[in-house]
Amino acid sequence: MSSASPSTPTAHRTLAWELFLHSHAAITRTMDADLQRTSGLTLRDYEVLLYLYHAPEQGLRMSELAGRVLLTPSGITRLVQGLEASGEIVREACTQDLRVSYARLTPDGRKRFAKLREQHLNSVQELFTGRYTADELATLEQLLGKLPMTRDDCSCSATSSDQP
Amino acid sequence: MSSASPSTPTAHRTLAWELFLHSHAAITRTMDADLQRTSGLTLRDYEVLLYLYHAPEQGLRMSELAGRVLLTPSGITRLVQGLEASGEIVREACTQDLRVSYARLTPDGRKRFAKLREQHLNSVQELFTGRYTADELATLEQLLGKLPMTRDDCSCSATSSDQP
DNA sequence: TCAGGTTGATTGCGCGCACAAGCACCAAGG
DNA sequence: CCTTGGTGCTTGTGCGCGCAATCAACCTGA
Repeated sequence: MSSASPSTPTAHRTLAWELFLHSHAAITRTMDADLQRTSGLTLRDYEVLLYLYHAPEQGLRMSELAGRVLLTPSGITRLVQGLEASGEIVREACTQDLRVSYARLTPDGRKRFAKLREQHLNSVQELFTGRYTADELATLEQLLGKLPMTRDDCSCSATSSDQP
Repeated sequence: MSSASPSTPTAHRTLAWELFLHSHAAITRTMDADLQRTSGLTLRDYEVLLYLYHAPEQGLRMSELAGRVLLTPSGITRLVQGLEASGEIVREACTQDLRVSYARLTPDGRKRFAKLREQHLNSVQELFTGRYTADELATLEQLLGKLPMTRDDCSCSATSSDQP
């Protein structure tokens, strides 16, 4: 609404945005299908396991996990239930606060994930990073870093008209 | 598998990839919520309408639409059914080939979409393009252009081991 | 002309996820 | 001690979408 020039240089240049959308769709679908075929897991399952892989001893709490993978609490609950049922992770109530529960990898889950990770990194290499030189990758990191990474980052003025 | 150097320059540099995933999730969720609140439509609904907005007189066939928004035929069918039910578009069988049906905007749908488009372009500007200079945007277009845009683009070697 | 194969589009089904409601638990104040 | 409010997680419900099966229409060759 800050009027000024009605057509700034980038006003209707949506090519990058379209490329962004389409490449994301193509890549994640492929990875998801790949992952599912070789391990029965989804890309989000993978992401959760990845965080647990790098997590401290006791694991990560559900809400922490939900925040990291941008899933709602309910979403994380079902996902973790599935992962627990397949033996990748276990849950344990926090002794300090019985409301919270921690999820962490089982030894077997950790082993399996290590293998899966190798495989998946190859996919990422294949479909994403491998398409760039080191310099290009640095540029891309810098550019993508300007984008919002959480929904809070987005709230600045998406609907600026009714926020006191 | 192809041993050689176990750590190529970009081997485990997944920062860009993670930024890519997270920014996509954050942005599309925000836009989706925004769109839904102001119009009841999803981002994919919007995308379909956008293509129809720029489509020739008779509209676009279902399969064409499906291909453009990276949805399966079944997905496009339900989506179009919804849009038809809400009066944005109409479908019409092709007289040359009765298997195909064309979807096109209704006059009302076109009017409404024009308004919605303005609004949405503001969101894109806000959350994506507006964060870059014209030069940066050009760079980003060039870089994203290297990524696969369809699942076919991905098939080069994702699972090269069991294909005759 | 008509059988067999191909293509465009639509349903049956299952799954993942958001939203809202609900439950268990903690922390303060009376 | 017992409320009262806030927090972490889980369940009920509905929806979007992919997959597989199916149907209708279109070719092609004999």
